[in-house]
Amino acid sequence: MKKKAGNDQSALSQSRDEFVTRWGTIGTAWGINRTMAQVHALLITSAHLMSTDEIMADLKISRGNAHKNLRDLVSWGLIRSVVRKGERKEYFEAEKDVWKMFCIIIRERRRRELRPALGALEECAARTQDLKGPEAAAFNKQIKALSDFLVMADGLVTKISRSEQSTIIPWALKFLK
Amino acid sequence: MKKKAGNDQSALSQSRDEFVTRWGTIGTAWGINRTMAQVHALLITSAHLMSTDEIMADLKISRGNAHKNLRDLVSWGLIRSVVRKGERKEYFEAEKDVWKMFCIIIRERRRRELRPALGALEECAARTQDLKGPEAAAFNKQIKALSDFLVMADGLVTKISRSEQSTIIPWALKFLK
DNA sequence: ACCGAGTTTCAGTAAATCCTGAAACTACAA
DNA sequence: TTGTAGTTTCAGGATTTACTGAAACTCGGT
Repeated sequence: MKKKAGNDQSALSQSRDEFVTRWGTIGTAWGINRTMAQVHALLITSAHLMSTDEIMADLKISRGNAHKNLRDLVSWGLIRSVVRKGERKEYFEAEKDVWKMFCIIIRERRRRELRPALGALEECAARTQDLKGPEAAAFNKQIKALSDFLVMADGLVTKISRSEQSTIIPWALKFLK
Repeated sequence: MKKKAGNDQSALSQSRDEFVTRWGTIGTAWGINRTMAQVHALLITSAHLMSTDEIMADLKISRGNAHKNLRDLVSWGLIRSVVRKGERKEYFEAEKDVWKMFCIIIRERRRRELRPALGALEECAARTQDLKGPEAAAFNKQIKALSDFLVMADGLVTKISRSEQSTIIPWALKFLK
């Protein structure tokens, strides 16, 4: 191996490590657990399929931890497990297309965060609909305002997450002038 | 007090309690701590200014806890503290306009979550810009794709959070057909 | 200068969350 | 049926985050 290439190789893996680490920290700020963010970072920047053991070794984490976070990522749809013909071991690969990642994430957050909130609000609005008095009216109005807004947001998220990148991105760029 | 009004009054405060409680739970799912979400829920549905002691009593929480979460909400800009003339006690009121709340939240999340992520990505992209070899190129390309996407999202969030409700909402409704 | 209503801080504790490591399990191959 | 490579589960431990309660502090009024 040439010296230059060797240096670049190590510079690369160093940068990648750095990226994985920082992504873990950022994930934490986003309310995602550190390991899950790191595993994801590792996989979206991996040139090849990775096994559980490889991930454990790279991140220096236990099997249980690796296993759980891989399963969670699969359940989000952000990574897939692949079995190579004639092998028993499972390998993983990430969805690398940024637009698709984005759609998966907003769709999933809608399901896990938006819908329950909407449910609570609508139920609450319904229950206070017919109460008399100015305070009740004000309360009901406030809840309705929240609920209407979330209904709209929910619609937007749904529609956007089903759209093609090619219809949204150019529009967004134009919107930004 | 009339019987009917009394029933409605208690039905209202029951509904409000229910709302506050559920909002706390939902907040948790959104990565916001339970108390902060509850205090916020309490204030956006309050007909009058509320003091720290009143909030402590309503939520059955300690002074320290109430204090901290009120301060945090103030620093987000979601509530304001008010001092009535001739009184020393502090009272609080929430921003109740849903669009304004939304703008505050996305602006603040941009600052706390999007910017740091962007910083990390851009730094990483710069550091791997000039590395040779196909793996380095692929890595750099992936980081750039992420970074470009977040730059765009950042722009959108910024622009939207500075817009008038009257320009965005009608557009959104039209977009939804 | 002191009182007292009110705010702020913080050490200690409680609770939620995350991680480990090892044992149990699965399924295929010899 | 036994061995082996692999996956899954989970009790217990570690770490992080949230909360309490009380002491320290602030500041206007007397």
